[in-house]
Amino acid sequence: MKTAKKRSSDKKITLVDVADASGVSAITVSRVINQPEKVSESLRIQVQKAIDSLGYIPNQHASSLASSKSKVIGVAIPSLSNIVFTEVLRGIYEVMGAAGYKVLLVDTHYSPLEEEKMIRTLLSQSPEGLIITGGDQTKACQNFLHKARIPIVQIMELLADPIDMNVGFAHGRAGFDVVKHLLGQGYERIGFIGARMDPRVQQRMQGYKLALEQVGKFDKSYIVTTPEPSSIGVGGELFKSLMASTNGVVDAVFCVNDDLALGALFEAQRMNINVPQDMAICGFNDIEAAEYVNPSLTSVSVGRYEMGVKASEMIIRVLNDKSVESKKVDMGYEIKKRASTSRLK
Amino acid sequence: MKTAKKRSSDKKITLVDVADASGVSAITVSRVINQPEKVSESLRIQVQKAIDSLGYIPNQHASSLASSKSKVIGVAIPSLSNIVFTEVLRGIYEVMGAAGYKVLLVDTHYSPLEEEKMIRTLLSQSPEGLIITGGDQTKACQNFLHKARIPIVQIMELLADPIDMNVGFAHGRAGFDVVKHLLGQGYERIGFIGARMDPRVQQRMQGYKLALEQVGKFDKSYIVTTPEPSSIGVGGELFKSLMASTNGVVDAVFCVNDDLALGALFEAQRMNINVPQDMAICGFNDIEAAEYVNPSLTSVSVGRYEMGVKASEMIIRVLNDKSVESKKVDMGYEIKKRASTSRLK
DNA sequence: TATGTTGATGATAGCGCAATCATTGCACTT
DNA sequence: AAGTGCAATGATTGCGCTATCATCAACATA
Repeated sequence: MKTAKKRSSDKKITLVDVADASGVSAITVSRVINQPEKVSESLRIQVQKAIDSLGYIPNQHASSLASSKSKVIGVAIPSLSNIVFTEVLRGIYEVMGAAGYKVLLVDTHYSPLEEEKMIRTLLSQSPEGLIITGGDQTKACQNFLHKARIPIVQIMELLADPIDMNVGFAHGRAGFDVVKHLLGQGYERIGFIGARMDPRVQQRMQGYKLALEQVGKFDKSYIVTTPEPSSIGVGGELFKSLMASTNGVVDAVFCVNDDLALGALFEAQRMNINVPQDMAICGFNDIEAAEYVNPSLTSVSVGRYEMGVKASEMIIRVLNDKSVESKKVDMGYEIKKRASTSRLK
Repeated sequence: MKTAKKRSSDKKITLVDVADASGVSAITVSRVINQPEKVSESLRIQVQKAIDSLGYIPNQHASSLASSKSKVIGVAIPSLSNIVFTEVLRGIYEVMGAAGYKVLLVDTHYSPLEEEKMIRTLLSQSPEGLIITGGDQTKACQNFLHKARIPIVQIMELLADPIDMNVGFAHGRAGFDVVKHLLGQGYERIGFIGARMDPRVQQRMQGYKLALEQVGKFDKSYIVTTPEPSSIGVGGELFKSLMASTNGVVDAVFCVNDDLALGALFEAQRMNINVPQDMAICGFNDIEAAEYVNPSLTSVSVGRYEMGVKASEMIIRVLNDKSVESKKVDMGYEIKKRASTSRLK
């Protein structure tokens, strides 16, 4: 049983329909869309008119299959709700969007196994490039990433042995420097508050530990962590439990991110602990609130947006057969010294 | 010039390769992947072994082209950096991921024209469903959305005439209720601080205006807005300029979101204005900081995550030929009354 | 005139997969 | 014994597009 073709507005419009409507061959329509400079102006206008009036939208799957170019970049991040990653994402979308790439984004929930599954999904879309987080991939995952033969950037941390390219900064060193700063301000018993405890948080903690060990002031009972995700609420809880378990001797806290730090700060205020006189609080990431809260919060500023931009640009350069200066880029960081850790002066 | 096929590890593995390797036909391999229950166990295992050892990853484009099923859901949001949308996204990813759908996300930068372009991009991926923000689409865009013949949910606000389905809440009414609450607490001269001024913010402002007009207390000089994006910093600035332009007579401020409200609150503290005694501050969205900041911040709580979940579930129901109870869902909201607006007590 | 050279257009084939229909073998019924 | 039904597997075809090569006109060069 055939239905009339005319006016059947529910039929999907294809290249051939446009070609028929404008009296040219299909390939010419394809050219009008993909390489308009190869078609004479008169024809181009004529075809474009047909495209518009039919409301033709190309089928990207057919195009990708035929050309093996997907114009898709796969991105895997561990968490959507973490502001750190959404800012990196902004950078990625900015650059990739401008370069005509779509971004296929997956959330790995901080699990290498989930990540493997998700990266499989990404690869099944034949992406032209990949941006993934960290270096904690499963063996199997590394395997098919190596096989993929597309540019890959691992972001967030500096890796000893990246799969392909790498953009990040040294979390361990940052943790180390934070402690140095606190010691320099005259704080003596420096606690540590951490949540989620992903690899990058662990590195910060190692830096913290190292710095304190060097001056003989490391005390593991000053460390309070939880595998739960970070939040302001959790920060408050951890701060309370640090105070309780140490009988309040701690006079500074390095919080592994700003949510925790804000939670600790607000909780300290409620406990009538004077920040920074009796307690220093330092965060990490330098979110906007750090600058404006009272007292303003010392934090480690890292170029999240810039990291997304950099990673994207590297991929695009490779895709355009341009060389990248270096396969490994250290974005650095900066400790923003603010009121919450300045007892001097 | 032909290269040997053997061991050429750079050749992409296809269904046929797997079929050859496991001694079955291509279609059987396809079944092992897509409808394993239709293949006998022995064959299934045999084929799976070949899949694993070859590291076969299906080509989604070919699959989509042949089956006209993409397993892709398109999502368009106005901003990646706004926590409001990332929480909605979380809900979407949660549900869509579990149901085996990929999410293709685009950022429209609050521009209907950009949105039109982006939705075009989405449609070229033949998504099976679409989640888009608000009702401000261009005529052309509405046109091809109607033509698309896939389930579409417009989220965030309640629309008079949705394209297909709609999940949101009444921003105007929420603004109205906020003012009622402030009046009930004895505040008299209520200011308004807004940024970005997208359609939903405008609706909140209309509610604010209506409530004040009803009691004869509307004064348009109490309104300070900017087209800039919201941020804590901008909130502080707007608060300062409201105070300056009204000579400090305002005794309450309705901030159109929590970033602005926090900025206003921190700025008030710096100006030594006592919140809530001399100044009430109310935000919108109820982000986590609202509950923990000192004084805690009154805000309008809306189920962002739930909205993402709901929209996703509706699409999935339609895709599974189940009916949805209603094409239009009001998620409601709740004013969280906290210290920043409670002078009484 | 013969010989390129260039630019614009078209015909054909095939990308990798799944829909569709066909085939086979086997258990069960009458 | 013949027929019926069903589960498991395969052969063929085409999804919508682009790569590739072919064609043809227009013009330049010697």
